[in-house]
Amino acid sequence: MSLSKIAKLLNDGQPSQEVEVAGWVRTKRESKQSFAFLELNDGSSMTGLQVIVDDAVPGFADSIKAITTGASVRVAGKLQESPGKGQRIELHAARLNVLGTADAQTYPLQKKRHSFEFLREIAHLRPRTNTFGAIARVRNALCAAIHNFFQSRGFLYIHTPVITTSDCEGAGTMFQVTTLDLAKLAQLKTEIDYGQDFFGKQASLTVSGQLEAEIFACSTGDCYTFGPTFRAENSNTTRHLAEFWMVEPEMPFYELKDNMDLAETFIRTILSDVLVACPEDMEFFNLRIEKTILETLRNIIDNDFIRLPYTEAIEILEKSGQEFEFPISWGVDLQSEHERFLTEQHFQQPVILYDYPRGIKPFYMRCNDDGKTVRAMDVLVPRVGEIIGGSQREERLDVLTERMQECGLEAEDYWWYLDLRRYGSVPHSGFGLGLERTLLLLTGMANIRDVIPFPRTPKNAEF
RNA sequence: UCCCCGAUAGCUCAAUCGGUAGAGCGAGCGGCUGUUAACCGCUAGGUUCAAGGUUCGAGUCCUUGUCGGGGAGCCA
Repeated sequence: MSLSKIAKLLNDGQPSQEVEVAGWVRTKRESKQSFAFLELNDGSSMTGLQVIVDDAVPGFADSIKAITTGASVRVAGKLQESPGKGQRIELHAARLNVLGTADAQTYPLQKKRHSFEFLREIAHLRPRTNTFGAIARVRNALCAAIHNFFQSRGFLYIHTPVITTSDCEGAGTMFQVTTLDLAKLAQLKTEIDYGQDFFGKQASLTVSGQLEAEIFACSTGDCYTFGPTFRAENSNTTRHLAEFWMVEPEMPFYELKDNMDLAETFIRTILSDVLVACPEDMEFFNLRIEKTILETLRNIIDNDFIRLPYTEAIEILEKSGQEFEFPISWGVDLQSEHERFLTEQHFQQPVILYDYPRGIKPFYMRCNDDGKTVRAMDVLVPRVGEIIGGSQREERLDVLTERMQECGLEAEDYWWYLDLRRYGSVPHSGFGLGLERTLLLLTGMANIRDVIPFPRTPKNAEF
């Protein structure tokens, strides 16, 4: 007999049905009248299956004694309607095998509340909790929704390299990749010769797949990358990771407005898909993590985003009468207090800011005719802040090289990127969505370290 | 990296002016029970983050370090 998933049995299991399940015991409620209740969870759903074991089961006494919170068991038996409250059906065991015990004296996950900080220290066990099981399922559903969104629109999934030798957009400090003997080099105290390194030049982990995605946008058409991204910034916040996952679509013939339209449809679609795919987990987040999360998501899904040029945002902030720690004026980048004011107080919904001053944005963004702004756009959402950053790309060779000089970049380092403008250049656009930030938005979780299975942050790469 | 706060039982926290280290949860044992955050009783459980200093005496005060949390910057 093959194993059934508990999620499926809870959903459509019928009384008298013979089934076999396996999983981990969450709680045992023992009766001295020769039977016990087990709550069994196999990770397929939030709710576990109630298992009734009585002394007709071979080895009953020994098994029940061996079972504690965290033990793994395999149970065969018959489903029955449950006379108790709280569940439709339950499993009456005929056979029970204890696969692995969990010493209650040392097993850290006992049946009590644990802080997220504590659970972070036992990242190898935390997926066995309600919250982290739900996060794993929601994260999976979100990834599926993302692929589905692009696949259903004919976008190609492009695998851009994780190791790169181009300093991309200068978007933050990069992790160096090397096979050079660092201990030896430290002793020699000479200039490092990267010609001797594995790739014959300095290499790093990617900070963005955008430049490579542009290659495919300008050949095979609409495409997206979706993979891990690395930033060696010493960021210690609830919204930054050294290793995070980013979705980066890139579309030829899209101008800024098309880009914003896609970004907005994209966010609303994937949020909506996850609500449909994970109703039980989302209910849990709404109940236990953030009381307004479902309402907030509904509001985002059902209403158009606000679209606001940077210049108008500055005017709103200047007229707001708010006391800001960082004074606002045209030309400075918005601080998070400003973003929060716009999304959480003034508009109380997602805001797409666009047409930013060229001085605060990278070289590849298309210059507007006013000579002052570029066709950049950021999607800001309540509670999380910036969730998407994107732009129309500069497709004019002369303007692009000029901008690179302005930003202090060497044209020869980007020869292949410039070739895209030299041969058959087209207007094109794209954006990057932070997967973990989207999960913060979706789940109401407060710390980004809790929505990725194994967080990488300064001083932390255990597991 | 900067600012603020913290580190005491397995977990979450208390400990008054510097004077014998406490509770809840969890765990163990017993009882009770178609239970479900089970319930009732009892018991065990401590190098107070580390190193140094002040003091008759330090969980408590001082210095340095490590780690954690919140905020800021960098950004997705």
